[in-house]
Formats: sequence, C-alpha cells, structure tokens
Amino acid sequence: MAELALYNTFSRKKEIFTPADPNRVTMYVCGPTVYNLAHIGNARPVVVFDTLNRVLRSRYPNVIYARNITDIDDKIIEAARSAGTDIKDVTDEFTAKYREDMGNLNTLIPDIEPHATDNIGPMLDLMERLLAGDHAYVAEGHVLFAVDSMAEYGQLSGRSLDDMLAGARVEVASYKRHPGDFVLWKPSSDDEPGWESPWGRGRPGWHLECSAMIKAHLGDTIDIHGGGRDLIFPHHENERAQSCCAYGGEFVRYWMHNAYLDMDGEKMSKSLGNVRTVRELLQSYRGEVLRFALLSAHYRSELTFSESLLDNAKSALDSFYSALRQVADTAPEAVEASETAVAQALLDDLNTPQAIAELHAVSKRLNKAEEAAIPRLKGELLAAGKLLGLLQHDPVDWLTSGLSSGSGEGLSADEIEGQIAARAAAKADKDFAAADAIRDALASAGIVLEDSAAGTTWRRQ
RNA sequence: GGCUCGGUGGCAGAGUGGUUAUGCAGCGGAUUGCAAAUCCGUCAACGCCGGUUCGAUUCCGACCCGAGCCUCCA
Repeated sequence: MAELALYNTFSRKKEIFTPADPNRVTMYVCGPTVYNLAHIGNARPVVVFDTLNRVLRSRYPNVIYARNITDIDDKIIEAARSAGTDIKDVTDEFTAKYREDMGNLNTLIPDIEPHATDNIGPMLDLMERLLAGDHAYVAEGHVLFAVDSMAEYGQLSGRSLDDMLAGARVEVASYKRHPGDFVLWKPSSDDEPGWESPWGRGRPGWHLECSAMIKAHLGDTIDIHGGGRDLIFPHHENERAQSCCAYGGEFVRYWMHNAYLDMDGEKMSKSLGNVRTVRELLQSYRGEVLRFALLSAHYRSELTFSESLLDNAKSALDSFYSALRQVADTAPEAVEASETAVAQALLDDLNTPQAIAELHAVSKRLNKAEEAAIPRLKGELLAAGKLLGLLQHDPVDWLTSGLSSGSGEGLSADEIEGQIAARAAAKADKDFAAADAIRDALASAGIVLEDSAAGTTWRRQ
C-alpha cells in the first residue's frame, strides 16, 4: 500500500504517517465553542479533517475520530446573559445548528463528540496531577499552569518564553508567577456556572478540556491532532504542556493545522462586516458546492473565498454530474477508492487541488469513453468522489432540483418538460423562431436546455 | 519588536533543478437549424536583485510586498 505523507506542524516537515496502533487510529480535532453560528472559516477544518477521516478509513480498519463540543466558556456566558436566556439554551441551540450545518457539508459524524461539561471529572484529575508534580499552583481561587516548570514549553509553536515576553502586549494578572502562566481553573461567582472543586466552585480554563477529554476518550497518546493554524499558540501549546506534564510520554504524534481563508483578499472579521455564516451561504449554494470550494485549495494554503469561487465550484460539480447523468443507465463497476489517482493525490498531505484535477481527468475520459469502458470509469469517478465527500447525489436530482431550502424553485419539472415538448414540436415543424423563443424563455427562468441525439435534457443554472 | 508562512499566466490554484498542472475566462475548430453541453487545438506565469549550476520559477542570500500568531480568534 502506498504511504500516506502528512505535514507535521511539530517537525515542520512532511512525514510518513505510521499510526501507533494500525488497528486503532486516533484523531482529535478541536470543535466549536457553541455560542453562535459557524462561519465558512470555521467550516474549513471540519471539511479538511473530514476528508482526512475518509482517507484514513480507506486504509485502516478502525479509526476513532473525536471532535469536541465546548459548552462552557465565558463567551457562552456572555451570549446567554445578553440574550436573557439560560446557558443550556444557548449551547443546545448552537450545538444542534452546528451539527446541522456541518452535516450539510457532507461531513461524516465523528465517532465521539465529547462535551466539556460532561468531562469535569477528568479535568479535576488532570489538575490534581499537575499540582502534585509542581507544574501548577493555586492563587486567589485560580489554578494556574506554571510554564517554567516545563523545559520544552514553546516547542510546538517554535517560540521561547523569552520571545513571548519580548512581544507581550497584554496586562499580566498580578497572581501569576510567570507572565506566561495560564489558567486551568477559575472561580465562578454565584450567577456564573460552576462546579465544586478542591479549590472552590469554579469552571475550567480554555485549554483544560481538550487535554482531559483526549485522555478520557482516546488515551495517553493520539495519532493526529488537528485544528486551525491560530490554535497552535496558545491553545495547542498549552494542551501539550498540560498533557505531557500530567501524564508523561508522547501526547500527539502528528499535529496538523489548516490555514485561514480570506474574503476577497481581506480577513474575515466582524468589524469589516464580511463574516459569512455557513447557514447563510446555504441559502444560495448547496452544501456540496461549499465543500468543493473549501477543498479547491490545499489546506495549508490560504484560500481566497469569493462569489466566483463558489460559482466555479458549482460549474465544476455540474459538469461532473452531467458526465454521470450521461451514463445513468450503465451500472458502475466496483472500484477500490484507494486505487484511484485521486487517492494518490490525497496521500500526499491531502493534496485536494491535485485530487480535483484527477477528478476532471476521469470525468473527461468518461465523457468520451466507448461503451465498454464506461462501467469502470463511472465506478472510478464515484469512488474517487466519495473519498472527497463529493458526487454522491443522484445526477438528475442534482441538475434539476433547486436549492435544498426550497426557495426560488421557479418552474416545476412538469412545466419545463411541457415546454420542452412544445419546443420539440416546433422544431419538427421547422419553426425555429418559436423553438428558440421557448428556449430563451426557459433560459431567463434559469433553465438550460441541452440537445443531443437522444433528446433534450435540462438543468437549473 | 519577536516568531512563522507566503508572493505562480486575466482569475482561482497545484507542482517541479532541464519536458503541458488543473479549472474558469479568452481565442480557433469539430458538433448543432442556431445554441447549450461535449470534444480537439491554442494563448499566457513563476515579486525584485545577486549567487550556486551546463541549466533555477524550483536550491542559497539580500531586498520589496503580503498574511498569520504573540493568552481564549478556524
């Protein structure tokens, strides 16, 4: 079997992926803090690691993919306060919407979705160990991690404590022994959510949950830990510090981080008003179009997100589905996804642009294939598409149905078929002016006609 | 200021020490009543300056420009 190469943030190079236990491959990806809707930037790691999950599953018999739900955080508290509702209402609502939105991007459901609030026990255990090992201390109701207790702190993000101090631009709380120390546990006031602990009623700091949940659900060492680039520091650096100091041994074998996407060359930010939620985009584009767009750049490169990117993604998918519609009556041959050129491309650190190029190549061969070659090529296109989480819709449905939202459906299929029949009659009478008038009318309603020897097919633009 | 990563044809976006990425757009052709779709062909790129080399977009150095991180932002 060809080897899978992955870029490891820790070593800063591509490495051949060899799981610690080929019969139990483990991957943990940082999930959402559930206090608002996921935007398209949030969706990038979800789609990227979903694709990696698919590749891993095509190679290993047992893959355990965990993605957490962070349901306790100061931003959630704030969101609930300003909405005048309960925290649970906020987290339930946005957890459900997150699952729905990500499902629409055709992502497989993770094997485990641990919630932070269900794992307070493991967090308390983790802190006890850190305190016992002198890696943490208690100050003014807080439990803090002592960064200078770890010689190699900063190794993942490639920065030294001195570097960090040189650039410090944040006020340091007086109870910290070292300015780089971070909070493991903080006290809660009566109107804030909290749990009893040996250090008083409080709640976890940002990084604690992931270390505790990885330990509780996946074990001491995991194969892959993923997330957005911005998480390298401080989040993953601190997770690593917590886990390594509490449990010793190797924590994560391969660290993977995706780059940002930018909106038409600008950073997506609330102040620029260019934040686009997945939910909003799904009003105008099907989830598979968003997924294709997100995969059209390599995950470690910045992706320029724009309307034209989405339009291109839609055209590409339309052409694949058109190729499949042409051969709808031919049964595909069973093709092993791992034997396709698309799989080869993905094995090289998830080179999705190359994989998409290979998809185009297969589609092109299918378009001009002789009868005997069709089953094999169709099978290849479908199997390769599945590895990318694409092309699994019925081609006719894809090309003729409107958006899933149901809005702007326009003409019904029956009406369109009726017009096509009328046009065929006009053409038979050599009344091309009438035939073209029908075609133009349909075109302005967003319906494209395609004539062939076998008859006329249509699709929505 | 510190650390990190980039600058590829009109646009998006891979890759490589010497030979076409790919897609969209453009141009020419086949096909079509005309189109659309499809197919064939075609144009066009590697920030700037040096260095290494028989040869550099690819390696090295300087410079210019851009992006990200530097305590809760994917």
